[in-house]
Amino acid sequence: MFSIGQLSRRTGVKVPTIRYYEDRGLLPQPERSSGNQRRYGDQTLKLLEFIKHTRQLGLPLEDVSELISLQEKSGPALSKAHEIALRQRNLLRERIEELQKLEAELERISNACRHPHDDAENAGECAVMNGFSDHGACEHAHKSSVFSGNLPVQTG
Amino acid sequence: MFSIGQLSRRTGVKVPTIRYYEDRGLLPQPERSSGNQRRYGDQTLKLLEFIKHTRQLGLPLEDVSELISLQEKSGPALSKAHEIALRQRNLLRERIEELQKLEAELERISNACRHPHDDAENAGECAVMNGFSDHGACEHAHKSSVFSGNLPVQTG
DNA sequence: GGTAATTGCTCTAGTAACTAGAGGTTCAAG
DNA sequence: CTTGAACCTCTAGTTACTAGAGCAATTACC
Repeated sequence: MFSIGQLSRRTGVKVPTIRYYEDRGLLPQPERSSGNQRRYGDQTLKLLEFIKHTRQLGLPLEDVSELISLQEKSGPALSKAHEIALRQRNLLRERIEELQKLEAELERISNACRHPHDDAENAGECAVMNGFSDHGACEHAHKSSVFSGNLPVQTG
Repeated sequence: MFSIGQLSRRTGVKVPTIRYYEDRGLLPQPERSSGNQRRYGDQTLKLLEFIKHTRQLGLPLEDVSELISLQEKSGPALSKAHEIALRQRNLLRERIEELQKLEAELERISNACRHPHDDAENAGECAVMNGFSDHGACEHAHKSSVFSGNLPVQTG
């Protein structure tokens, strides 16, 4: 039995985040000390590590939730887990391709500016600004939905 | 002079998003019709396309804002634009590497499950769930901050 | 056993970059 | 002149947290 701070230190998940997961129903309501403080056992530790790992893989909490409820089941239910893994992998694959195109474009943009910036002579024509403006110059590497979607951003 | 709906159709930026950009100060307050409806000219169209492009490159609105205010300037101020481009490129580079590692791990996880799922015999041992659980099996490809950071998620 | 520092509690509000909806007004077509 | 689409403002919701207020409990040390 350990406190929320200890659980946090052992897993690397921040204290408010643990409470947030509890709110969201991903973690069960833990036992409490006589003074109403949360007390955890090894089971919750393992569960939290599972959550952490799946989050690092980019799964949204909704999917994580589903995986948790799938953990007790067996048989056909598990194909759902497989599907989640596959879907996430394909998502990553697409995302990587798009990011690579964007990277190439940014490289082009930042390489375009070669003259010294404090040289007032031709600074007004700095190609970086033009590069940002000029969508036509990129080979339509990106569509409108490049950054949209299901890869959650974990802040902190 | 065209309406917000037309501006939206021409740029592919949604109407509420245009209003949001105006609120945030990225777009200037436009002229209004006699009935208080927004009326835009080609200048705003170009500016909105600029914003759209930089957003697709993953720049946060704060940086976009800065680039806009930089557009009138010249000389040393432009090195800031260059810096923004470079920073974003490096960010993308790191992100791509991390995502590639994650993809490899997800591939390993989803390939681990080879047996038919409706075969109740051994379904209980489906390796997908184990894969999600087992962080140790991945070569520490990802740290805690894999998905954190400055690559904004554009929802929609 | 007393006291101070640390950790914990709940609750609210804030973050990015929008999206969705309520409830009402204006515009363009027929 | 009427209808329906598009527009207006404003508020609240989204995801996955983070930060802070104001207070209670626990732990460390003497």
